[in-house]
Amino acid sequence: MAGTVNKVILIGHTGDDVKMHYFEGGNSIGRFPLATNEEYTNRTTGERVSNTEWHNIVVRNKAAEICEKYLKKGDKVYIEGRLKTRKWQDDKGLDRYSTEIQCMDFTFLSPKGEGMGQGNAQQGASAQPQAQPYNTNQPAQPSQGVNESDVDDLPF
Amino acid sequence: MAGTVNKVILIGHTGDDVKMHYFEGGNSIGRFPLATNEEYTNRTTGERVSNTEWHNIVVRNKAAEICEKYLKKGDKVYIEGRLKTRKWQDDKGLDRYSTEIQCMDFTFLSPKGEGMGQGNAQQGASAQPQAQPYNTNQPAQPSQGVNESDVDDLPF
Amino acid sequence: MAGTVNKVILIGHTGDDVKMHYFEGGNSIGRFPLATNEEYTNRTTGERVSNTEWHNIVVRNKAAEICEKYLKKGDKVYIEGRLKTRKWQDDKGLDRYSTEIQCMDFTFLSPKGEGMGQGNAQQGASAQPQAQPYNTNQPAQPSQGVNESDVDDLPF
Amino acid sequence: MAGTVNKVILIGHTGDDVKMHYFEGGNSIGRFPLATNEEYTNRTTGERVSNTEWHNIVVRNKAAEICEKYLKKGDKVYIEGRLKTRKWQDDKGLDRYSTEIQCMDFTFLSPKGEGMGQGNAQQGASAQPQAQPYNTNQPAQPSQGVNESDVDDLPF
DNA sequence: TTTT
DNA sequence: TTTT
Repeated sequence: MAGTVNKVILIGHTGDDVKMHYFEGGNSIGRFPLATNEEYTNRTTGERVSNTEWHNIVVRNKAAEICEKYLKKGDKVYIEGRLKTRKWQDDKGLDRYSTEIQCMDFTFLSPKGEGMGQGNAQQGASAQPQAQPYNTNQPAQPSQGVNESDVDDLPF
Repeated sequence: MAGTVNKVILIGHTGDDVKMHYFEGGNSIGRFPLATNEEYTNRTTGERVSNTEWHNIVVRNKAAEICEKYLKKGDKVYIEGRLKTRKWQDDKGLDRYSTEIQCMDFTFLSPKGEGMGQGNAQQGASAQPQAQPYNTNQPAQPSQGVNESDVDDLPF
Repeated sequence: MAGTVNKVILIGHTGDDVKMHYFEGGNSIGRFPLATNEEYTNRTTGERVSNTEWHNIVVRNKAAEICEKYLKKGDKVYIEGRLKTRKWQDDKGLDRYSTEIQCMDFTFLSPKGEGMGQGNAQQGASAQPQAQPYNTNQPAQPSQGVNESDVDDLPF
Repeated sequence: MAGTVNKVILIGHTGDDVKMHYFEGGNSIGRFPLATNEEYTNRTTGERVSNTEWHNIVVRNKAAEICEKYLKKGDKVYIEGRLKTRKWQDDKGLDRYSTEIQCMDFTFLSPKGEGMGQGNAQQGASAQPQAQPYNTNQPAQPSQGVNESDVDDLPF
């Protein structure tokens, strides 16, 4: 019954556009890589160290569509989600693991018209895409038929 | 560069005791698995789904020693840290990836004397181990010579 | 507008039982104080300092009822919510402000049967109250008629 | 001894420049208001509701100086900190309370040269102020003599 | 008003 | 491999 918490909070830059996958039944997911950077001084050697960490972000359904529409490679975004490690088999039949962040909430942080791709006609002032918060726990349309197993059985 | 955030917040149960690794120069790390649980009702099938997610927690130096001493298999603990995916080679020379949570902060949540292992003599009243918060960003002993590369070049 | 984040994460002990308030239309809120503790050594004087911080937690509707039923004075609980400062007038007509945490998520952390009050008959095994996570963003019953203004116009 | 967590995570826009206060002994704090916005649809009335929440941010010492230097009114910033409610007496001798966020970490989110004030010569490429993360738990200069009571006895 |  |  839980009593546990699994929460990830990231602010980073997208490394690519959102790749969509559509399932039968109307569900969809979007995937994109997110980079966070870390800088510190190695206390032993005194040298400045710079690391980039890449995160696999997974978004679903309506949230995925919003991300695909407004989030472009290089954009800064706030992501809140859950850690999930998927097990899959490589072409040699060996077990492989991939850790993803299942996005539950996001907020675009890139200013409109800068770093948001060029010529995106949908970015009307009324839509304010650069500042769109999204919470995937919002009451969804029950008719949409969200099926968790769609995501868990991904062949990629 | 930065301007980014990489934060993980977990509350879960340890799946094993802390395994310590000591490096030349006095540094050390501790590792342990942490389980978080998720329960929800599949909206399509209506069935109750229960998932366990396992997280690889890595703690360093003094924090690692405190965890090894007081954290026992099955204990509940709050972990705050950063996501880091390590690349390593398996015995066939293939690239493999493992995502870890580098623990920056923790707080024991298991009540004293229950679920904290049996007969742990070190749990004196003055230590109050079950409620010990820890922040790895606290000013550490500069003489300790923390070496980041110790952790990054792990052969396991 | 948004593009903003307002998030509070607390683990603490309740200082009192949950006080419920019921509104016309079926909505309700529950309130309780939550204590977090801080200990540190004053770097100037070298003395050990211990502070208790009290937080005003506000929960709504079904979540409030669950808290009232299972959360007892002294229990440990994880709270996730939003900061909200309410303005009100004291008996002299002066503006006063009160900052609250509007709870969006919670998880009970006190073990069953310990620190959960005595003789609470409702704590059946099937309910597993001590480990009940709750997310107020879950699709609520639309018939419930949640009215935000109920909470904003509180006379207390 | 704690076993508690008191954490606030905010992304918002500053409502004013940073106001500095210097103490004897070399300590200092900076204060500034931060706005977060919330939009939702009232489920009862169906109307769109927009709320702005103001937070009192308090930063210390070196972090305060960095904020004063690079954070301008209107800038977007990520703040991580702790909730603290201060008690003070108004001019009639009545107890008043003010809740503040004691900033432990921050990251500037406004792009360089936009929304960061005009003519800030210090914003050299090497400083990269728009993306400067800061953690107040970093080992501070012990000679700095941080005195917690400075902040707790504020006359404002 | 909590907890250790 | 945890917990409820």
